[in-house]
Amino acid sequence: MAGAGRTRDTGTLGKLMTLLDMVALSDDAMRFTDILARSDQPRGTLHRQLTHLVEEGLLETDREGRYLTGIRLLHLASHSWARNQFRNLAEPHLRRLQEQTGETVHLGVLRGAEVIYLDKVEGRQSVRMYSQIGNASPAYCTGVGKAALSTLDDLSLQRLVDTLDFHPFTEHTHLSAASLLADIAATRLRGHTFDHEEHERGICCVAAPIRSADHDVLAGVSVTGPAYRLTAERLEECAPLVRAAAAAITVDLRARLGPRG
Amino acid sequence: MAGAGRTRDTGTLGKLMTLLDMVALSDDAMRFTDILARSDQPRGTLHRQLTHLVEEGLLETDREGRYLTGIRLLHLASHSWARNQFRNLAEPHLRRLQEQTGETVHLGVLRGAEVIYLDKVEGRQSVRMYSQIGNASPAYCTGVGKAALSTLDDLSLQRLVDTLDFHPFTEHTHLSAASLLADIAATRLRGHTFDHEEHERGICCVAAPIRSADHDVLAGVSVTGPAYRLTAERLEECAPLVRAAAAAITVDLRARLGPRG
DNA sequence: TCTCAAAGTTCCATTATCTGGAACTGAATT
DNA sequence: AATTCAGTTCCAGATAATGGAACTTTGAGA
Repeated sequence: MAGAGRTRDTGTLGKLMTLLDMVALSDDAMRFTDILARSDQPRGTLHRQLTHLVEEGLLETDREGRYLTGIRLLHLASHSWARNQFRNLAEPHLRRLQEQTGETVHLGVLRGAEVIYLDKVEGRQSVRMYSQIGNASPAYCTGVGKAALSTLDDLSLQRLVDTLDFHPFTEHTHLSAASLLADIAATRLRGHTFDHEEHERGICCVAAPIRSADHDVLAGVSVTGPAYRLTAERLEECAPLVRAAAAAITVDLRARLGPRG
Repeated sequence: MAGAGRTRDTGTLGKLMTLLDMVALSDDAMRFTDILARSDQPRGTLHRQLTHLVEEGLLETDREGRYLTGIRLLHLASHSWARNQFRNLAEPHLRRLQEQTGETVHLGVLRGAEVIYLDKVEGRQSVRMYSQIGNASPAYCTGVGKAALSTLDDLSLQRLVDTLDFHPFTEHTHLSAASLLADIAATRLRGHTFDHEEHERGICCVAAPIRSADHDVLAGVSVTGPAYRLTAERLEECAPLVRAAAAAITVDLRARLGPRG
Protein backbone atom coordinates (compact mmCIF):
# COMPACT_ATOMS: atom_id res chain seq x y z
CA MET A 1 0.00 0.00 0.00
CA ALA A 2 1.11 3.54 -0.54
CA GLY A 3 2.01 6.19 1.90
CA ALA A 4 2.71 4.29 5.07
CA GLY A 5 6.44 4.92 4.71
CA ARG A 6 8.04 1.54 5.35
CA THR A 7 10.76 1.57 7.90
CA ARG A 8 14.31 1.27 6.76
CA ASP A 9 15.94 -2.15 6.67
CA THR A 10 19.25 -0.94 8.02
CA GLY A 11 20.32 -1.31 11.57
CA THR A 12 20.13 -4.54 13.45
CA LEU A 13 16.60 -3.97 14.65
CA GLY A 14 15.30 -2.98 11.25
CA LYS A 15 16.49 -6.17 9.66
CA LEU A 16 15.07 -8.28 12.42
CA MET A 17 11.72 -6.54 12.24
CA THR A 18 11.55 -7.13 8.51
CA LEU A 19 12.00 -10.81 9.22
CA LEU A 20 9.47 -10.74 12.01
CA ASP A 21 6.95 -9.09 9.73
CA MET A 22 7.49 -11.69 7.07
CA VAL A 23 6.89 -14.58 9.40
CA ALA A 24 4.16 -13.04 11.56
CA LEU A 25 2.11 -11.81 8.62
CA SER A 26 2.47 -14.97 6.61
CA ASP A 27 -0.54 -17.23 6.65
CA ASP A 28 1.45 -20.31 7.49
CA ALA A 29 4.47 -21.39 9.41
CA MET A 30 7.56 -20.84 7.23
CA ARG A 31 10.48 -23.13 6.77
CA PHE A 32 14.01 -21.82 6.90
CA THR A 33 14.33 -22.16 3.15
CA ASP A 34 11.08 -20.27 2.50
CA ILE A 35 12.37 -17.37 4.53
CA LEU A 36 15.77 -17.56 2.87
CA ALA A 37 14.18 -17.33 -0.54
CA ARG A 38 12.19 -14.26 0.41
CA SER A 39 14.98 -12.41 2.17
CA ASP A 40 18.26 -11.21 0.73
CA GLN A 41 20.40 -12.37 3.61
CA PRO A 42 23.08 -15.02 3.36
CA ARG A 43 22.21 -18.33 4.97
CA GLY A 44 24.49 -18.00 7.97
CA THR A 45 23.28 -14.52 8.78
CA LEU A 46 19.65 -15.39 8.38
CA HIS A 47 20.02 -18.39 10.60
CA ARG A 48 21.53 -16.41 13.43
CA GLN A 49 18.90 -13.71 13.12
CA LEU A 50 16.12 -16.25 13.37
CA THR A 51 17.84 -17.83 16.34
CA HIS A 52 17.91 -14.50 18.11
CA LEU A 53 14.24 -13.89 17.42
CA VAL A 54 13.42 -17.31 18.81
CA GLU A 55 15.59 -16.73 21.87
CA GLU A 56 13.64 -13.59 22.59
CA GLY A 57 10.30 -15.34 22.18
CA LEU A 58 9.24 -13.25 19.22
CA LEU A 59 9.25 -16.33 17.03
CA GLU A 60 8.89 -20.00 17.81
CA THR A 61 9.59 -23.16 15.90
CA ASP A 62 7.24 -26.07 15.59
CA ARG A 63 8.53 -29.61 15.79
CA GLU A 64 9.30 -29.61 12.10
CA GLY A 65 11.54 -26.62 12.56
CA ARG A 66 9.21 -24.22 10.82
CA TYR A 67 8.98 -20.69 12.18
CA LEU A 68 5.84 -19.09 13.51
CA THR A 69 4.94 -16.17 15.70
CA GLY A 70 5.93 -16.42 19.32
CA ILE A 71 3.64 -15.86 22.20
CA ARG A 72 5.59 -12.95 23.60
CA LEU A 73 4.11 -10.70 20.98
CA LEU A 74 0.64 -11.57 22.18
CA HIS A 75 1.64 -10.83 25.72
CA LEU A 76 3.07 -7.42 24.93
CA ALA A 77 0.26 -6.44 22.63
CA SER A 78 -2.61 -7.50 24.82
CA HIS A 79 -1.23 -5.64 27.77
CA SER A 80 -0.81 -2.43 25.90
CA TRP A 81 -4.19 -2.75 24.24
CA ALA A 82 -5.94 -3.21 27.54
CA ARG A 83 -4.18 -0.11 28.88
CA ASN A 84 -4.75 2.05 25.85
CA GLN A 85 -6.32 5.26 27.13
CA PHE A 86 -8.12 6.21 24.00
CA ARG A 87 -9.65 2.78 23.55
CA ASN A 88 -10.70 2.58 27.16
CA LEU A 89 -12.37 5.92 27.08
CA ALA A 90 -14.15 5.16 23.83
CA GLU A 91 -15.33 1.70 24.81
CA PRO A 92 -18.54 2.54 26.69
CA HIS A 93 -19.60 4.77 23.82
CA LEU A 94 -18.95 2.00 21.33
CA ARG A 95 -20.96 -0.37 23.40
CA ARG A 96 -23.86 2.03 23.64
CA LEU A 97 -23.78 2.64 19.91
CA GLN A 98 -23.83 -1.09 19.33
CA GLU A 99 -26.90 -1.46 21.53
CA GLN A 100 -28.66 1.45 19.85
CA THR A 101 -28.11 0.13 16.35
CA GLY A 102 -27.74 -3.60 16.83
CA GLU A 103 -24.90 -3.57 14.30
CA THR A 104 -21.17 -4.01 14.57
CA VAL A 105 -19.27 -0.94 15.76
CA HIS A 106 -15.66 -0.19 14.88
CA LEU A 107 -13.13 2.22 16.29
CA GLY A 108 -10.14 3.01 14.08
CA VAL A 109 -7.22 5.42 14.14
CA LEU A 110 -5.45 6.95 11.19
CA ARG A 111 -1.79 6.08 10.64
CA GLY A 112 -0.45 7.65 7.52
CA ALA A 113 -2.76 6.53 4.74
CA GLU A 114 -4.10 3.56 6.62
CA VAL A 115 -6.67 2.98 9.27
CA ILE A 116 -5.87 0.62 12.09
CA TYR A 117 -8.76 -0.92 13.95
CA LEU A 118 -8.41 -0.44 17.67
CA ASP A 119 -11.65 -1.96 18.83
CA LYS A 120 -14.77 -3.67 17.65
CA VAL A 121 -18.03 -4.40 19.39
CA GLU A 122 -20.34 -6.95 17.88
CA GLY A 123 -23.84 -7.99 18.76
CA ARG A 124 -24.69 -10.94 20.96
CA GLN A 125 -24.30 -13.64 18.34
CA SER A 126 -20.59 -13.48 17.79
CA VAL A 127 -17.99 -12.60 20.39
CA ARG A 128 -15.31 -12.93 17.78
CA MET A 129 -13.74 -9.57 18.28
CA TYR A 130 -9.96 -9.50 18.06
CA SER A 131 -10.16 -10.94 14.56
CA GLN A 132 -10.01 -7.51 13.08
CA ILE A 133 -8.37 -5.58 15.85
CA GLY A 134 -4.94 -4.42 14.84
CA ASN A 135 -5.73 -4.86 11.16
CA ALA A 136 -4.83 -2.12 8.75
CA SER A 137 -6.96 -1.04 5.80
CA PRO A 138 -6.53 1.78 3.31
CA ALA A 139 -8.16 4.93 4.62
CA TYR A 140 -9.57 6.02 1.26
CA CYS A 141 -12.07 3.19 0.94
CA THR A 142 -13.27 2.64 4.49
CA GLY A 143 -15.82 4.61 6.45
CA VAL A 144 -13.62 5.07 9.47
CA GLY A 145 -10.75 6.06 7.22
CA LYS A 146 -12.65 8.66 5.26
CA ALA A 147 -14.10 10.07 8.46
CA ALA A 148 -10.62 10.44 9.91
CA LEU A 149 -9.34 12.00 6.69
CA SER A 150 -12.12 14.58 6.83
CA THR A 151 -10.56 16.06 9.97
CA LEU A 152 -7.29 16.88 8.23
CA ASP A 153 -6.65 20.39 7.06
CA ASP A 154 -6.59 20.90 3.31
CA LEU A 155 -2.84 20.92 2.99
CA SER A 156 -2.23 17.73 4.94
CA LEU A 157 -5.11 16.05 3.15
CA GLN A 158 -3.79 17.03 -0.26
CA ARG A 159 -0.31 15.80 0.57
CA LEU A 160 -1.66 12.50 1.80
CA VAL A 161 -3.95 12.03 -1.18
CA ASP A 162 -1.04 12.69 -3.51
CA THR A 163 0.72 9.61 -2.21
CA LEU A 164 -2.21 7.26 -2.78
CA ASP A 165 -2.56 4.85 -5.58
CA PHE A 166 -6.12 3.74 -5.90
CA HIS A 167 -6.86 0.06 -6.02
CA PRO A 168 -10.32 -1.07 -7.17
CA PHE A 169 -11.36 -3.36 -4.34
CA THR A 170 -14.93 -3.31 -5.66
CA GLU A 171 -16.77 -1.47 -8.42
CA HIS A 172 -17.59 1.28 -5.90
CA THR A 173 -14.07 2.04 -4.73
CA HIS A 174 -12.88 5.59 -5.33
CA LEU A 175 -10.40 5.53 -8.18
CA SER A 176 -9.28 9.13 -8.30
CA ALA A 177 -8.20 11.87 -5.96
CA ALA A 178 -11.01 14.09 -7.27
CA SER A 179 -13.67 11.56 -6.43
CA LEU A 180 -12.23 10.95 -2.97
CA LEU A 181 -11.86 14.65 -2.23
CA ALA A 182 -15.47 15.31 -3.25
CA ASP A 183 -16.57 12.58 -0.89
CA ILE A 184 -14.52 14.10 1.90
CA ALA A 185 -15.89 17.57 1.22
CA ALA A 186 -19.41 16.15 1.57
CA THR A 187 -18.33 14.37 4.73
CA ARG A 188 -17.18 17.62 6.27
CA LEU A 189 -20.53 19.26 5.58
CA ARG A 190 -22.63 16.37 6.88
CA GLY A 191 -20.39 15.33 9.76
CA HIS A 192 -20.52 11.72 8.69
CA THR A 193 -19.54 9.55 5.75
CA PHE A 194 -20.74 6.38 4.10
CA ASP A 195 -19.05 3.35 2.71
CA HIS A 196 -21.30 1.74 0.15
CA GLU A 197 -19.38 -1.44 -0.55
CA GLU A 198 -16.21 0.46 -1.41
CA HIS A 199 -13.82 -1.88 0.31
CA GLU A 200 -15.67 -5.14 0.44
CA ARG A 201 -18.62 -6.20 -1.63
CA GLY A 202 -21.76 -6.58 0.45
CA ILE A 203 -20.50 -4.47 3.36
CA CYS A 204 -21.77 -0.97 4.09
CA CYS A 205 -21.14 1.46 6.87
CA VAL A 206 -21.67 4.94 8.19
CA ALA A 207 -18.87 6.63 10.12
CA ALA A 208 -18.10 9.86 11.96
CA PRO A 209 -14.79 11.51 12.81
CA ILE A 210 -13.12 11.93 16.18
CA ARG A 211 -10.44 14.52 16.65
CA SER A 212 -8.77 15.72 19.78
CA ALA A 213 -8.25 19.39 20.44
CA ASP A 214 -4.64 19.34 19.37
CA HIS A 215 -4.88 16.93 16.45
CA ASP A 216 -3.01 14.24 18.26
CA VAL A 217 -5.70 11.65 17.68
CA LEU A 218 -7.28 11.26 14.26
CA ALA A 219 -9.87 8.55 14.42
CA GLY A 220 -13.35 7.45 13.48
CA VAL A 221 -16.25 5.36 14.70
CA SER A 222 -18.45 3.38 12.38
CA VAL A 223 -21.54 1.21 12.30
CA THR A 224 -20.99 -1.59 9.83
CA GLY A 225 -23.08 -4.37 8.45
CA PRO A 226 -24.30 -6.29 5.42
CA ALA A 227 -25.71 -4.25 2.57
CA TYR A 228 -29.05 -6.06 2.56
CA ARG A 229 -29.71 -4.91 6.11
CA LEU A 230 -27.97 -1.56 6.12
CA THR A 231 -29.90 0.04 3.30
CA ALA A 232 -29.46 3.70 2.44
CA GLU A 233 -32.41 4.62 4.67
CA ARG A 234 -31.12 2.53 7.54
CA LEU A 235 -27.70 4.15 7.24
CA GLU A 236 -29.32 7.59 7.37
CA GLU A 237 -31.14 6.54 10.52
CA CYS A 238 -27.89 5.43 12.10
CA ALA A 239 -25.96 8.52 11.08
CA PRO A 240 -27.09 10.78 13.95
CA LEU A 241 -26.31 8.06 16.46
CA VAL A 242 -22.84 7.59 15.04
CA ARG A 243 -22.25 11.33 15.06
CA ALA A 244 -23.45 11.52 18.66
CA ALA A 245 -21.11 8.71 19.70
CA ALA A 246 -18.17 10.34 17.95
CA ALA A 247 -19.00 13.66 19.57
CA ALA A 248 -19.25 12.05 23.01
CA ILE A 249 -15.90 10.35 22.56
CA THR A 250 -14.38 13.63 21.40
CA VAL A 251 -15.70 15.39 24.49
CA ASP A 252 -14.31 12.70 26.80
CA LEU A 253 -11.02 12.82 24.97
CA ARG A 254 -10.68 16.56 25.39
CA ALA A 255 -11.72 16.36 29.02
CA ARG A 256 -9.12 13.70 29.68
CA LEU A 257 -6.28 14.93 27.57
CA GLY A 258 -7.11 18.58 27.21
CA PRO A 259 -6.09 19.94 30.61
CA ARG A 260 -2.64 18.56 30.21
CA GLY A 261 -2.10 19.15 26.50
CA MET B 1 8.72 -15.86 38.82
CA ALA B 2 10.74 -19.01 38.75
CA GLY B 3 11.46 -21.29 35.92
CA ALA B 4 10.55 -19.23 32.92
CA GLY B 5 14.24 -18.52 32.26
CA ARG B 6 14.34 -14.84 31.41
CA THR B 7 16.10 -14.10 28.17
CA ARG B 8 19.57 -12.72 28.35
CA ASP B 9 20.10 -9.02 28.13
CA THR B 10 23.08 -9.33 25.90
CA GLY B 11 22.97 -8.87 22.21
CA THR B 12 21.37 -5.89 20.57
CA LEU B 13 17.95 -7.45 20.36
CA GLY B 14 17.97 -8.62 23.95
CA LYS B 15 18.64 -5.16 25.28
CA LEU B 16 15.98 -3.64 23.09
CA MET B 17 13.43 -6.22 24.15
CA THR B 18 14.15 -5.52 27.78
CA LEU B 19 13.35 -1.90 27.11
CA LEU B 20 10.26 -2.76 25.15
CA ASP B 21 9.04 -4.94 27.99
CA MET B 22 9.56 -2.16 30.47
CA VAL B 23 7.57 0.34 28.50
CA ALA B 24 4.88 -1.98 27.16
CA LEU B 25 4.18 -3.59 30.50
CA SER B 26 4.20 -0.34 32.43
CA ASP B 27 0.80 0.99 33.34
CA ASP B 28 1.52 4.45 32.05
CA ALA B 29 3.45 6.24 29.40
CA MET B 30 7.04 6.68 30.59
CA ARG B 31 9.23 9.71 30.28
CA PHE B 32 12.80 9.41 29.12
CA THR B 33 14.03 10.00 32.65
CA ASP B 34 11.75 7.34 34.12
CA ILE B 35 13.15 4.79 31.72
CA LEU B 36 16.69 5.96 32.37
CA ALA B 37 16.23 5.49 36.10
CA ARG B 38 14.96 1.95 35.65
CA SER B 39 17.55 0.81 33.13
CA ASP B 40 21.28 0.59 33.57
CA GLN B 41 22.15 2.14 30.25
CA PRO B 42 23.98 5.44 29.84
CA ARG B 43 21.85 8.30 28.63
CA GLY B 44 23.22 8.44 25.12
CA THR B 45 22.81 4.74 24.55
CA LEU B 46 19.33 4.65 25.95
CA HIS B 47 18.26 7.53 23.82
CA ARG B 48 19.41 5.89 20.62
CA GLN B 49 17.79 2.60 21.57
CA LEU B 50 14.47 4.28 22.17
CA THR B 51 14.81 6.13 18.89
CA HIS B 52 15.28 2.84 17.08
CA LEU B 53 12.25 1.31 18.75
CA VAL B 54 10.18 4.32 17.76
CA GLU B 55 11.47 4.22 14.19
CA GLU B 56 10.33 0.64 13.95
CA GLY B 57 6.90 1.42 15.34
CA LEU B 58 7.33 -0.74 18.40
CA LEU B 59 7.10 2.32 20.59
CA GLU B 60 5.53 5.69 20.04
CA THR B 61 5.85 9.02 21.77
CA ASP B 62 2.97 11.19 22.82
CA ARG B 63 3.14 14.92 22.32
CA GLU B 64 4.88 15.34 25.64
CA GLY B 65 7.64 13.04 24.52
CA ARG B 66 6.65 10.18 26.78
CA TYR B 67 7.01 6.68 25.44
CA LEU B 68 4.19 4.21 25.03
CA THR B 69 3.55 1.05 23.10
CA GLY B 70 3.37 1.38 19.36
CA ILE B 71 0.56 0.05 17.28
CA ARG B 72 2.76 -2.24 15.26
CA LEU B 73 2.80 -4.72 18.12
CA LEU B 74 -0.97 -4.91 18.03
CA HIS B 75 -0.89 -5.48 14.32
CA LEU B 76 1.63 -8.30 14.49
CA ALA B 77 0.03 -9.96 17.47
CA SER B 78 -3.53 -9.86 16.28
CA HIS B 79 -2.61 -11.38 12.97
CA SER B 80 -0.82 -14.27 14.51
CA TRP B 81 -3.49 -14.79 17.13
CA ALA B 82 -6.23 -14.95 14.53
CA ARG B 83 -4.19 -17.47 12.54
CA ASN B 84 -3.24 -19.62 15.50
CA GLN B 85 -4.26 -23.14 14.56
CA PHE B 86 -4.69 -24.46 18.03
CA ARG B 87 -6.81 -21.55 19.17
CA ASN B 88 -8.98 -21.72 16.08
CA LEU B 89 -9.63 -25.38 16.45
CA ALA B 90 -10.41 -25.05 20.14
CA GLU B 91 -12.67 -22.05 19.82
CA PRO B 92 -16.00 -23.75 18.98
CA HIS B 93 -15.47 -26.12 21.87
CA LEU B 94 -14.79 -23.24 24.24
CA ARG B 95 -17.90 -21.51 23.07
CA ARG B 96 -20.00 -24.60 23.58
CA LEU B 97 -18.58 -25.10 27.04
CA GLN B 98 -19.39 -21.51 27.88
CA GLU B 99 -22.99 -22.01 26.78
CA GLN B 100 -23.32 -25.23 28.72
CA THR B 101 -22.03 -23.77 31.97
CA GLY B 102 -22.79 -20.08 31.65
CA GLU B 103 -19.39 -19.33 33.17
CA THR B 104 -16.18 -17.91 31.76
CA VAL B 105 -14.05 -20.39 29.82
CA HIS B 106 -10.28 -20.16 29.46
CA LEU B 107 -7.81 -21.83 27.17
CA GLY B 108 -4.19 -21.76 28.29
CA VAL B 109 -0.93 -23.32 27.15
CA LEU B 110 2.04 -24.29 29.27
CA ARG B 111 5.32 -22.45 28.74
CA GLY B 112 7.94 -23.59 31.15
CA ALA B 113 6.45 -23.10 34.57
CA GLU B 114 3.85 -20.61 33.43
CA VAL B 115 0.51 -20.77 31.77
CA ILE B 116 -0.27 -18.31 29.03
CA TYR B 117 -3.90 -17.61 28.28
CA LEU B 118 -4.64 -18.03 24.60
CA ASP B 119 -8.36 -17.45 24.59
CA LYS B 120 -11.25 -16.59 26.82
CA VAL B 121 -14.98 -16.78 26.24
CA GLU B 122 -17.26 -14.91 28.58
CA GLY B 123 -21.00 -14.84 28.93
CA ARG B 124 -23.23 -12.28 27.31
CA GLN B 125 -22.77 -9.52 29.86
CA SER B 126 -19.18 -8.65 29.18
CA VAL B 127 -17.45 -8.82 25.85
CA ARG B 128 -14.27 -7.74 27.51
CA MET B 129 -12.09 -10.59 26.39
CA TYR B 130 -8.58 -9.63 25.37
CA SER B 131 -7.99 -8.29 28.85
CA GLN B 132 -6.48 -11.54 29.95
CA ILE B 133 -5.35 -13.00 26.67
CA GLY B 134 -1.61 -13.22 26.49
CA ASN B 135 -1.26 -12.97 30.24
CA ALA B 136 1.04 -15.35 32.05
CA SER B 137 0.34 -16.92 35.44
CA PRO B 138 2.26 -19.51 37.45
CA ALA B 139 1.16 -22.99 36.48
CA TYR B 140 1.23 -24.38 40.02
CA CYS B 141 -1.66 -22.31 41.32
CA THR B 142 -4.04 -22.13 38.38
CA GLY B 143 -6.49 -24.73 37.18
CA VAL B 144 -5.34 -24.62 33.59
CA GLY B 145 -1.75 -24.80 34.75
CA LYS B 146 -2.18 -27.78 37.02
CA ALA B 147 -4.18 -29.56 34.33
CA ALA B 148 -1.38 -29.01 31.84
CA LEU B 149 1.23 -30.14 34.38
CA SER B 150 -0.69 -33.37 34.92
CA THR B 151 0.09 -34.43 31.36
CA LEU B 152 3.84 -34.33 31.92
CA ASP B 153 5.70 -37.56 32.55
CA ASP B 154 7.09 -37.99 36.06
CA LEU B 155 10.62 -37.02 35.17
CA SER B 156 9.74 -33.79 33.40
CA LEU B 157 7.26 -32.91 36.09
CA GLN B 158 9.80 -33.46 38.84
CA ARG B 159 12.40 -31.38 37.07
CA LEU B 160 9.94 -28.55 36.57
CA VAL B 161 8.68 -28.68 40.14
CA ASP B 162 12.26 -28.53 41.39
CA THR B 163 12.65 -25.10 39.83
CA LEU B 164 9.57 -23.60 41.47
CA ASP B 165 9.55 -21.34 44.41
CA PHE B 166 6.12 -21.20 45.90
CA HIS B 167 4.55 -17.85 46.53
CA PRO B 168 1.48 -17.64 48.79
CA PHE B 169 -0.96 -15.75 46.58
CA THR B 170 -3.78 -16.73 48.95
CA GLU B 171 -4.12 -18.94 51.99
CA HIS B 172 -4.97 -21.84 49.67
CA THR B 173 -1.94 -21.66 47.40
CA HIS B 174 0.23 -24.76 47.33
CA LEU B 175 3.40 -24.01 49.25
CA SER B 176 5.37 -27.20 48.77
CA ALA B 177 6.29 -29.58 46.01
CA ALA B 178 4.72 -32.45 47.95
CA SER B 179 1.38 -30.72 48.19
CA LEU B 180 1.44 -29.79 44.51
CA LEU B 181 2.47 -33.28 43.42
CA ALA B 182 -0.32 -34.83 45.46
CA ASP B 183 -2.79 -32.53 43.77
CA ILE B 184 -1.44 -33.49 40.37
CA ALA B 185 -1.59 -37.19 41.18
CA ALA B 186 -5.26 -36.75 42.06
CA THR B 187 -5.75 -34.79 38.86
CA ARG B 188 -4.35 -37.64 36.80
CA LEU B 189 -6.79 -40.09 38.37
CA ARG B 190 -9.86 -37.87 38.02
CA GLY B 191 -9.01 -36.32 34.67
CA HIS B 192 -9.69 -32.84 36.00
CA THR B 193 -8.40 -30.47 38.63
CA PHE B 194 -9.75 -27.70 40.79
CA ASP B 195 -8.54 -24.31 41.80
CA HIS B 196 -10.18 -23.34 45.07
CA GLU B 197 -9.01 -19.75 45.35
CA GLU B 198 -5.37 -20.74 45.03
CA HIS B 199 -4.32 -17.86 42.84
CA GLU B 200 -6.89 -15.21 43.53
CA ARG B 201 -9.19 -14.94 46.48
CA GLY B 202 -12.83 -15.42 45.53
CA ILE B 203 -12.07 -17.16 42.22
CA CYS B 204 -12.56 -20.88 41.67
CA CYS B 205 -12.27 -23.08 38.65
CA VAL B 206 -12.30 -26.60 37.32
CA ALA B 207 -9.93 -27.52 34.50
CA ALA B 208 -9.01 -30.45 32.29
CA PRO B 209 -5.84 -31.17 30.31
CA ILE B 210 -5.28 -31.18 26.58
CA ARG B 211 -2.33 -32.98 25.11
CA SER B 212 -1.49 -33.72 21.52
CA ALA B 213 -0.29 -37.13 20.45
CA ASP B 214 3.32 -36.09 20.37
CA HIS B 215 3.38 -33.82 23.40
CA ASP B 216 3.89 -30.73 21.34
CA VAL B 217 0.93 -28.96 22.89
CA LEU B 218 0.47 -28.97 26.63
CA ALA B 219 -2.62 -27.05 27.49
CA GLY B 220 -5.78 -26.89 29.54
CA VAL B 221 -9.36 -25.66 29.44
CA SER B 222 -11.12 -24.30 32.45
CA VAL B 223 -14.45 -23.02 33.65
CA THR B 224 -13.87 -20.15 36.02
CA GLY B 225 -16.05 -17.99 38.21
CA PRO B 226 -16.66 -16.43 41.59
CA ALA B 227 -16.51 -18.75 44.58
CA TYR B 228 -20.01 -17.87 45.76
CA ARG B 229 -21.47 -19.19 42.52
CA LEU B 230 -19.01 -21.96 41.72
CA THR B 231 -19.47 -23.99 44.87
CA ALA B 232 -17.86 -27.39 45.30
CA GLU B 233 -21.04 -29.06 44.03
CA ARG B 234 -21.31 -26.75 41.05
CA LEU B 235 -17.69 -27.42 40.15
CA GLU B 236 -18.34 -31.16 40.30
CA GLU B 237 -21.28 -30.67 37.95
CA CYS B 238 -19.11 -28.78 35.51
CA ALA B 239 -16.23 -31.22 35.65
CA PRO B 240 -17.61 -33.74 33.14
CA LEU B 241 -18.40 -30.95 30.71
CA VAL B 242 -14.90 -29.55 31.01
CA ARG B 243 -13.39 -33.01 30.52
CA ALA B 244 -15.60 -33.55 27.49
CA ALA B 245 -14.53 -30.24 25.96
CA ALA B 246 -10.87 -31.01 26.59
CA ALA B 247 -11.28 -34.46 25.07
CA ALA B 248 -13.02 -33.03 22.01
CA ILE B 249 -10.25 -30.49 21.51
CA THR B 250 -7.65 -33.23 21.89
CA VAL B 251 -9.40 -35.32 19.24
CA ASP B 252 -9.54 -32.40 16.83
CA LEU B 253 -5.92 -31.62 17.52
CA ARG B 254 -4.77 -35.12 16.73
CA ALA B 255 -6.92 -35.28 13.63
CA ARG B 256 -5.48 -31.99 12.41
CA LEU B 257 -1.89 -32.36 13.41
CA GLY B 258 -1.51 -36.12 13.64
CA PRO B 259 -1.23 -37.05 9.96
CA ARG B 260 1.64 -34.64 9.51
CA GLY B 261 3.45 -35.08 12.81
C1' DT C 1 20.86 -50.30 2.25
C1' DC C 2 23.65 -46.94 0.03
C1' DT C 3 24.34 -42.52 -2.35
C1' DC C 4 23.53 -37.99 -3.47
C1' DA C 5 21.37 -33.58 -3.10
C1' DA C 6 19.16 -30.40 -0.40
C1' DA C 7 18.30 -28.43 4.07
C1' DG C 8 19.95 -26.78 8.10
C1' DT C 9 23.86 -25.49 11.31
C1' DT C 10 28.36 -23.86 12.90
C1' DC C 11 32.69 -21.29 12.56
C1' DC C 12 35.61 -17.21 12.54
C1' DA C 13 38.19 -13.32 10.38
C1' DT C 14 36.26 -9.12 8.76
C1' DT C 15 33.35 -5.22 9.10
C1' DA C 16 29.46 -2.61 10.34
C1' DT C 17 26.97 -1.28 14.26
C1' DC C 18 26.41 -0.21 18.82
C1' DT C 19 28.42 1.93 23.01
C1' DG C 20 29.07 5.52 26.35
C1' DG C 21 31.43 9.52 28.08
C1' DA C 22 31.18 14.09 27.31
C1' DA C 23 29.76 18.14 25.31
C1' DC C 24 25.71 20.65 23.74
C1' DT C 25 20.87 22.61 23.44
C1' DG C 26 16.78 24.30 25.24
C1' DA C 27 13.34 24.99 28.65
C1' DA C 28 11.93 25.81 33.24
C1' DT C 29 13.10 27.92 37.79
C1' DT C 30 15.20 31.19 40.95
C1' DA D 1 20.85 36.64 34.10
C1' DA D 2 22.24 32.37 36.24
C1' DT D 3 21.26 27.71 37.35
C1' DT D 4 19.40 23.37 37.03
C1' DC D 5 17.35 19.64 34.79
C1' DA D 6 15.65 17.07 30.64
C1' DG D 7 16.72 15.71 26.40
C1' DT D 8 19.86 15.34 22.27
C1' DT D 9 24.08 14.83 19.51
C1' DC D 10 28.84 13.35 18.63
C1' DC D 11 32.71 10.31 17.81
C1' DA D 12 36.69 7.22 19.06
C1' DG D 13 36.62 2.75 20.80
C1' DA D 14 34.32 -1.66 22.03
C1' DT D 15 31.18 -5.04 20.61
C1' DA D 16 28.22 -7.62 18.05
C1' DA D 17 26.69 -8.69 13.33
C1' DT D 18 28.23 -10.33 8.87
C1' DG D 19 28.85 -13.77 5.30
C1' DG D 20 31.58 -17.12 2.96
C1' DA D 21 32.77 -21.63 3.57
C1' DA D 22 32.91 -25.89 5.81
C1' DC D 23 30.26 -29.13 8.23
C1' DT D 24 26.17 -32.11 9.70
C1' DT D 25 21.70 -33.89 9.08
C1' DT D 26 17.73 -35.28 6.49
C1' DG D 27 15.29 -37.48 3.05
C1' DA D 28 14.49 -39.08 -1.66
C1' DG D 29 15.85 -42.26 -5.16
C1' DA D 30 18.53 -46.10 -6.96
